[in-house]
Amino acid sequence: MSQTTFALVDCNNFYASCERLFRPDLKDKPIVVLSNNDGCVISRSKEAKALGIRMGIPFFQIAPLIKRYDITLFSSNYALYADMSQRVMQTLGNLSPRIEVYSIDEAFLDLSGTHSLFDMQILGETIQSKILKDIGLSVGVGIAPTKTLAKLANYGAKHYPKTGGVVDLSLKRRQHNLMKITPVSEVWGVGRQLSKKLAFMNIKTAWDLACSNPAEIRRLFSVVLERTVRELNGENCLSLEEIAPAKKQIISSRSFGERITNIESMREAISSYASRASEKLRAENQLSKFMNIFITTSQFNPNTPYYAKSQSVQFITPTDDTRIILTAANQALERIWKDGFAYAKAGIMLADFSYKHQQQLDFFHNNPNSDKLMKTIDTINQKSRHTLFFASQGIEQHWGMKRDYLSPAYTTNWKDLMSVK
DNA sequence: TCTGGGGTCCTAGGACCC
DNA sequence: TCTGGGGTCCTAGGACCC
Repeated sequence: MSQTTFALVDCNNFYASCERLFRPDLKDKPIVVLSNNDGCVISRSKEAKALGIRMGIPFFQIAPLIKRYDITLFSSNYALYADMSQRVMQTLGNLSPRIEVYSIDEAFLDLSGTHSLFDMQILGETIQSKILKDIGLSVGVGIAPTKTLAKLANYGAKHYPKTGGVVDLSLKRRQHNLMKITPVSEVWGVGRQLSKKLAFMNIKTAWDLACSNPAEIRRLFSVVLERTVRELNGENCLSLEEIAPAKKQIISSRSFGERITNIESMREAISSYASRASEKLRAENQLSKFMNIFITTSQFNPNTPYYAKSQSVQFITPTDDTRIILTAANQALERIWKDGFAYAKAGIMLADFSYKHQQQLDFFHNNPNSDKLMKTIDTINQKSRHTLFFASQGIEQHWGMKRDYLSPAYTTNWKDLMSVK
């Protein structure tokens, strides 16, 4: 039986790198990409990291640094990142037939079987240079017999510049060496809480964790961490998932650009989120039976009164019809709305899905046959976003997202196409 | 003044059933 | 006076990921 080999390829500073791709003047300059509403930092160029700007830090806390170090800001531009991501994944797909797109900026490749033909290190470098040449983004590549070890290899590739961004952990000896110098908190699946608990047990490095007793770990923690221990020892517990499993829930929620104090604006917001969630649901070819909406004031400001409430709705017949979901959402809103608060965020969750073509109809159900209308709306909006929308979503949307530093949609909008002088 | 959004999985505990 | 045990389902909460 041949040994499995996974590669984890992930883009360096993905959002910041995407922005810089279209702004060559920003080469070697600090760049920061902000979350929705320009709330906090979610991506930093190497230079911004060097200035000590932490991931997730609220924007206002670093505002003084912006001028001092001439940092360029960007509001997040997901249309751009999603498009760049697709290009990266397509290139990777051409290099390896078996690929799992794990997130917007990383993918696992199954290289099993190829390692008798190629030197893994060279294969990794080939992947790296191909992405750089074709798309202009730099990636790190980690290669190893299990996904968890491939993640670890990738961490090594990023953390140690001498590796050139490619680390091959096919050999046990190399796995052990890297694990011995890697803090356990860097292991995939070990977060802050687990690190703290593990530290009490004197498990401080990835190596310590790999050497612990899996049964004991299961008893004290969970089956998830047990798998991690096994994976660190080269035992495959996680397989490549080429086809994304069906979603179990869909959430559409957002903080507001400015606080909402009247129910009319909240109706617009809830309607917009409900509409967006329904769209996502239809794209999944699923029907939903359960809906939950929530509204909340800021959880950070202790000086303003706090109020948070949610309301669930069960649909008698599973649905994907925006009109039905929208109506239910607004009725639910009436029940939880309270005047006199400054709301900061709201959202909707759809769950309890069934496949559309396996629909169980109610005996008394008169099929509204809304398919055609919804399909038409979706088709038009896919070509040009937000062309058709429901009146209850509002037109002005004063509460909408704050995006003061938005870059053009270079690759997805004709009018934002770059021109060469 | 200003703190993202969208997911998954696991576990413990309660309700309920036989 | 004596008050089982095992199974399932659901939910809330916690932990993790990017």
